[in-house]
Amino acid sequence: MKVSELVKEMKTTPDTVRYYTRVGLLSPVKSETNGYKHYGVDDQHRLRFILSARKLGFSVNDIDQILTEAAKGKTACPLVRVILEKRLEETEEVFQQTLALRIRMKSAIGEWQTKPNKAPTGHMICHLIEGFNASSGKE
Amino acid sequence: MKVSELVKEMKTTPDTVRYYTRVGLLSPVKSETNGYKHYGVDDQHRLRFILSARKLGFSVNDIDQILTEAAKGKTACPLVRVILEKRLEETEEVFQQTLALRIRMKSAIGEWQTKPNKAPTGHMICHLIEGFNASSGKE
DNA sequence: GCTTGACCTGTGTCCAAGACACAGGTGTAG
DNA sequence: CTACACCTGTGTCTTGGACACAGGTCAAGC
Repeated sequence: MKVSELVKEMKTTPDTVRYYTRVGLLSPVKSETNGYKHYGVDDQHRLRFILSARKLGFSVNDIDQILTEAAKGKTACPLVRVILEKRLEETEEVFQQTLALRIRMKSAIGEWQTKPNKAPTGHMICHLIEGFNASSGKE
Repeated sequence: MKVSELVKEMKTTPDTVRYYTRVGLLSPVKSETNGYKHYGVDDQHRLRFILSARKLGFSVNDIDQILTEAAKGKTACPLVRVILEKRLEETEEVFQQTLALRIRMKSAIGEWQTKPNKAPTGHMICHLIEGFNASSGKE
């Protein structure tokens, strides 16, 4: 299979496949005549797995470890459980950060509606940003 | 001021300051004797502004534009309002994505608690990941 | 057979926002 | 004077692809 054929039914892009190939998760053979990379059924299978794992929040590096473990014939399951737990923690952190940022942004936009535009002064670049108090709107 | 002195009261790191310097937001002068970068009061002021803007979700590039506008003596306020509106949209998107991911992860962890570890087979690398149905737990 | 044009390919580079490694400089306590 | 802790600039690395580019492929038309 050529990269575009491999990509066809899976919901992903050629660039993504090429990236996975570059980091060694997929191992196509190079055509003698073309120079084109030829993917086999195992690659298709691995790709499907990679995409599933990515959707669950595993990093590409995580997936590499998991595949390596599985290639030895061992269960990757314990590793998978541990990693996902860790990734969940990180996602929780990102979630909280994003939540807080979103609140700050909305709060700023609201607060700015009653404020005029001003030219910068010697010690004030933008009074909107510098005058915004992140904790406003709290009480 | 040396970089560590500049950093001291602001809540940031030398690496961050060096980065802002590298991209041209700060303009220290190079000491003849040391080679050390010497930051002035204006740099301190700009840094404070940059950090405030970063905390509100502006990208470093955004801030560059805003500073450029302000350097002409014009109001950067309209620009600031427009940019923040756009960044809020993006943050909203990230927020939704992260929220959904978090749910998927938690759902997977829950679902996996009753499942055993299994060795990989010819067409199953990890039955936990491959067997996880993202829409499970919905009905 | 030949050519045109649409699409496809691999390779190389680029992105954000710093973090990290490293070799060397500085400053001070003894 | 030396030992040692800390500080500095420069250069490279990170994630997960996206994008640019020059060239190759393939079917339609003449």
